[in-house]
Amino acid sequence: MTIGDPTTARSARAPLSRERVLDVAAGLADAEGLRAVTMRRVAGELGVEAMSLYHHVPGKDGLLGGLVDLVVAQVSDAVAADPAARGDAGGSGDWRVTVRARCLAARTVMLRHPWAPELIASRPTIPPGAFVLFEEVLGVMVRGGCSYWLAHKALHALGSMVLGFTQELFSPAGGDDGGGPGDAEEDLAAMAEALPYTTAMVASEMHDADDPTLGWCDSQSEFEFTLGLLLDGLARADEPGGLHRPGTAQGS
Amino acid sequence: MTIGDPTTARSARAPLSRERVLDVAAGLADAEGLRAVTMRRVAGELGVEAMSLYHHVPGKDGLLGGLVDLVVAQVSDAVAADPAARGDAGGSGDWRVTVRARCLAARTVMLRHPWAPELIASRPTIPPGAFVLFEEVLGVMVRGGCSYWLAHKALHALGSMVLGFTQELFSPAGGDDGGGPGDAEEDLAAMAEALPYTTAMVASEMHDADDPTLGWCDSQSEFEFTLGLLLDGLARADEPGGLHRPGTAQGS
DNA sequence: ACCTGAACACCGTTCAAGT
DNA sequence: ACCTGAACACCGTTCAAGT
Repeated sequence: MTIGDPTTARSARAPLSRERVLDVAAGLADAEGLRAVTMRRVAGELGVEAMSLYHHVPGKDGLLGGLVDLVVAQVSDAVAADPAARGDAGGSGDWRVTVRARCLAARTVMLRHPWAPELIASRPTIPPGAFVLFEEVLGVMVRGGCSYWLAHKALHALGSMVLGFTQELFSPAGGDDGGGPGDAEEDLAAMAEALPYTTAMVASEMHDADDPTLGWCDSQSEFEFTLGLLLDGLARADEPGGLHRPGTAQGS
Repeated sequence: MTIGDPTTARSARAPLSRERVLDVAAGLADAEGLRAVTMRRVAGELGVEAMSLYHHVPGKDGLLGGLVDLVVAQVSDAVAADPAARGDAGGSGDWRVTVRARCLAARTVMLRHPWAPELIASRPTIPPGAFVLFEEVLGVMVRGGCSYWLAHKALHALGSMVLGFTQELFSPAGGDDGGGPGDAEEDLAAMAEALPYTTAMVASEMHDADDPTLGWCDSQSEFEFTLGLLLDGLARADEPGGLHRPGTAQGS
């Protein structure tokens, strides 16, 4: 109970504002997951009654919307803080290095707030701030020589990657140690029989782990690999020989 | 209130089972979204009291887990019903056509249940049935000549695509007709100024819509395009000249 | 065995009331 | 203006009780 004790709540005595409400809500989600973000709980963290929140946030749904805006703003900040993502690393640069840096910046924010993709998926509309990010990517690509046709495709593909790549496929065990149905060795043998290819793959990947690429790094290298694959594929698709769209050259 | 009236509920008089509970819950989610899936609400649809559900499902969390299993099972069914996805379209086939068919099959299920990606993202663990699907993809790829290294990458990339591609980026308006702040033409002008590239892209894409590719089809063509990009990129990465992994050839 | 009613602890939200 | 207490309608879940 490191976050909910009265001392912490009392130390957070300040004028109370929309920003403070959202910050506390985000911290709560970071620490205990989205389900812990409750009007009464957030208020408790602020040393205040639940109904006080309604003066700074338009209800629970508005609070969740504010959390999404906060995440989008953090992506904007991360992009602004990275020269490569801003695109001023050199005038003659490939659009791919800029877009790549932007995707990596967005991903760091998603890793900081693992609840963000789930929350964004649960919302009915795309947050306004996201359109600004899309606009910037479009600008980088079009000025870099891409067609609108390709840039549109890129937004879909990259957006789905940034939002979908948080989940770990094969996390080490399922927290099943201690209460399992018996021998771990036995379970492994059963899995080897039921899922032979999966077992072989896990063994193969573990064997190759000479350098210390654990947890975050593993998923990170998958992400960067796929990102590179997509960017190169996109660049190739927009070339004369590529699978260009049926229409004319540029747009409008 | 087409789904909740007593007649419908009464017509659903049958022995009540785990399967019936999950089917009704899925139908409720299809019709009114995940938030409508409530123990009391599901019970009401079945013409029964909320507490009766506990005899067939281990609580709300178990019900949600059952919904995930149901979606996974539907993907398995869709795969089994498609000869191309089963891989028996011909012995000499490219692994890409099989994997592609499997991804398309999975996507049709996601389109049928738009709440599925959000639900899956909200769960702490990967459903057991999903590992069987992964295993099958692994088998197709490895028998097709891919390394485990590449197949692992493919699972990440394709999984994130299937789960992340449901959201529409630029849905026609935001349901803002009628109560907006004024002229639609004025709004468009404001957007053209704030988001020039986005405006140009939308105009360009609308201009090219000669053939009747609306709604579902648009998003579908983006999905298929990205899918093709990924599959071709993956195939290229595993070739001798590609960006192969640092280790040795195969695995283990 | 399967289903139920009452009850408990929680949730978002309204509203009249305080300061 | 900002915050509060009581209240309302909902939620998941427990438990003793019905059949």
